[in-house]
Amino acid sequence: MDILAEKKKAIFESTLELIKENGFHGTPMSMVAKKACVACGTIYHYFDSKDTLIAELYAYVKKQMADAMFEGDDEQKEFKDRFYHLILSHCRFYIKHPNTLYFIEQYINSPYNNREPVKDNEQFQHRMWDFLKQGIDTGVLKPMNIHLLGILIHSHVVTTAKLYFSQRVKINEEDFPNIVQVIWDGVKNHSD
Amino acid sequence: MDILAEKKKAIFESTLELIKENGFHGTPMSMVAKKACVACGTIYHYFDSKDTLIAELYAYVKKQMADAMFEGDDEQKEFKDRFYHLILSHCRFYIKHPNTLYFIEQYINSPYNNREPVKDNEQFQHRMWDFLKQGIDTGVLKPMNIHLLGILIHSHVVTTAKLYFSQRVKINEEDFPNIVQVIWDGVKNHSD
Amino acid sequence: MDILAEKKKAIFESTLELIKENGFHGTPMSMVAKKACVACGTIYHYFDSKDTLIAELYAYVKKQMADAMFEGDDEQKEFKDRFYHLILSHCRFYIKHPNTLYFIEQYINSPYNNREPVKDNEQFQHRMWDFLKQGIDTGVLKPMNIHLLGILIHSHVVTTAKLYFSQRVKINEEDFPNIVQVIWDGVKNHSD
Amino acid sequence: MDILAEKKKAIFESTLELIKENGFHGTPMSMVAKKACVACGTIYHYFDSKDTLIAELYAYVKKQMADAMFEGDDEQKEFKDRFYHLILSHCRFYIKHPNTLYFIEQYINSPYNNREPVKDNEQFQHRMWDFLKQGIDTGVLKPMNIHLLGILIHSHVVTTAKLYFSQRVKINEEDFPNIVQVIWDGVKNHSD
DNA sequence: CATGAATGAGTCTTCATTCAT
DNA sequence: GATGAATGAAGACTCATTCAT
Repeated sequence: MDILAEKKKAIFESTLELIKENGFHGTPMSMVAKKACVACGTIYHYFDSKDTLIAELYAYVKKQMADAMFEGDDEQKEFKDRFYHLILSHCRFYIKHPNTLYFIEQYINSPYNNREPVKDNEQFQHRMWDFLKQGIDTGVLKPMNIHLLGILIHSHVVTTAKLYFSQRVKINEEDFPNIVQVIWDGVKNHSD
Repeated sequence: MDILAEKKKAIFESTLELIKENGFHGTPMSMVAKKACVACGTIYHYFDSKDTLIAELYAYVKKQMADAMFEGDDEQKEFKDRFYHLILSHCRFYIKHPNTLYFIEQYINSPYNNREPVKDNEQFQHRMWDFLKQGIDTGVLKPMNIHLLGILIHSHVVTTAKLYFSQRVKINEEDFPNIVQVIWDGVKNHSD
Repeated sequence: MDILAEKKKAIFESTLELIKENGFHGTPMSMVAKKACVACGTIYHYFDSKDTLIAELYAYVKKQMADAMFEGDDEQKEFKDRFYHLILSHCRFYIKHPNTLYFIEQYINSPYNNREPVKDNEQFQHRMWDFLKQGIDTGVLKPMNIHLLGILIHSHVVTTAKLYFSQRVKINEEDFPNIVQVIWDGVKNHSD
Repeated sequence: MDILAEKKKAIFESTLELIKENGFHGTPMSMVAKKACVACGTIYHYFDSKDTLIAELYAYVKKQMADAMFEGDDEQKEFKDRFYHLILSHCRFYIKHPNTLYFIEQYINSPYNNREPVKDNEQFQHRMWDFLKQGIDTGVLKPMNIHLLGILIHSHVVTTAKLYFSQRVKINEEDFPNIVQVIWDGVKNHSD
């Protein structure tokens, strides 16, 4: 799980970058091999097929994302602060890893998505759901289906990150809190 | 602009459905031809290439969407009512046209997007921007960049529509107003 | 044989020019049609197929060439003078009609050549052969097979004309007599 | 440079034969692959495209020709003898390799010629030019542009070889010296 | 384990030809 | 006669995958 892992990682990273650049079918295995400095056949020692490679890559980046997101989360803090922290961490992760951002977006919207349901690393999701549930239970968040809530929030984050890289609307990191406020105002419970 | 248009439309609709099903590269021209009941070569009378076909298809559905969204908009009504109407119309359009929904999402997140910049039908966007600007100017909406605002709202709509078709979170049309409320609460001006 | 002929001629000339430019298979019928300002199907009123068109075109230019070559030939003159005149006329014809030159060369060296043996306008050849035979009989030319002689001479002419248009060896019309002298010295009877 | 070269050679030879038979566009890559006993895609490991294959094939046969032509050339011998030897060697080469003869003729007269100017093996030409220059300098040949001279001579050779294979004029190897005499008499200096 | 040459099914695209108007 | 939209077989080329070394 060392030298092997290194080679696997090289394949992952190469794939990630190439797919961002050229899309799934603009990225032949031979190109991945070249960029990762391995032989074509070597890839097939680690992955059964291109589909598998991509599915595993999805799980790989998903885990990285989860790790980054909850880093620095302090359960002692107030809910709103934790919310802002989590959202901003998430945004910043995407901004630091645009390859991941674009790969995930392509993946989710492609037929790959429902093909080989590599068990999604649910841990990330569960932790998020727990957090949201707590917000609802304590009356801070609107009482809603937490899955729905989670997805709406995530979509907000992704949109923000994509905007950051877009040409048309120029935003920078200082604008993030304002943008987070939109989703916070959206989900928080106004009944008080 | 009749029989011709019909053939072109048949090609469009076939492509739309097939791409939703199989993605861009899971949809060979021969398959489009078959479904549209034309010969392979016929497609090339109407479109220079597969890329062109897809780019024009994007413009085609974009226009349909714009038309549907603003139908029934009544400028006399209160801003909030108009807002709800527009968002709900938009959601319902996607729900009536899932092929369009998935095609657009795939298109936007694919390298096609920045390839042949078929002049986006900006009219749709401009009308939306005018509407949002009015909301800001009258103090109903948060003072923000209208482009940013527009995209956040649209992303919310798309997420909602996708959720409608997803297996994991089961929502139906009755839930829509609650979901719209999230975005409304998010963008409205709370300073009052 | 008038309006029709005009259309036929337009097709001929268009084909000639396009083939010079792009070669046989770089010249689709649709392109010929466009250049000749007729519909695609119209060509098929005049010619059974592309092969036929090309074969007939070959006969067409061959005849033009024969006409040009013997124009101004004076049977009263000395043999050598007539020889020079014929050869130079031939060279000049090719120089005035480069499309014809390149078309013929392509045709002769292509599989079209032995496909549909449109009866070559032998008249041209016969007249040449008679001329050469007379030269041999009177002892002015080397005693050789006249077909062989004719082809060697023609090849000399074609090479000269092609050289005229080539970039590498720059010759002009003043050089022609010297070049003709080479072939004349080659075929004339030295026994005297 | 062994097994690889063999496969490349097989592709070359197959292409050569098929093109002679069917011409450039009568020879699909699939046919070449079949005859060379390789897969379609294999050809693309060795050549970027059909154009490249043909251009490289041209260089390949050109080199073979040059090698054959100067074999047995003896600089000690008299100029005229060397001239006859070279010309006859050249003729015999074409007669031994009709595929090459017809391929070259087709190539030169096709639009391929000026497409990818694979550096012509100039060595062959230079050696010929040196030889001709020597003939002019020593007063044996007519004082002419050596490029022009070279091309006229080559054209004579090609015409002879083509005649050998033609149906209409039946010549055989015994006739060659007489035919060579025509070009020799044409280019030699008569001033003496 | 690693290599990368070889495979060949499958893709986009072209174009000679037809035929309803 | 003239048109040009429609046809579909065929071609160049790609690329996921295999396997002998």
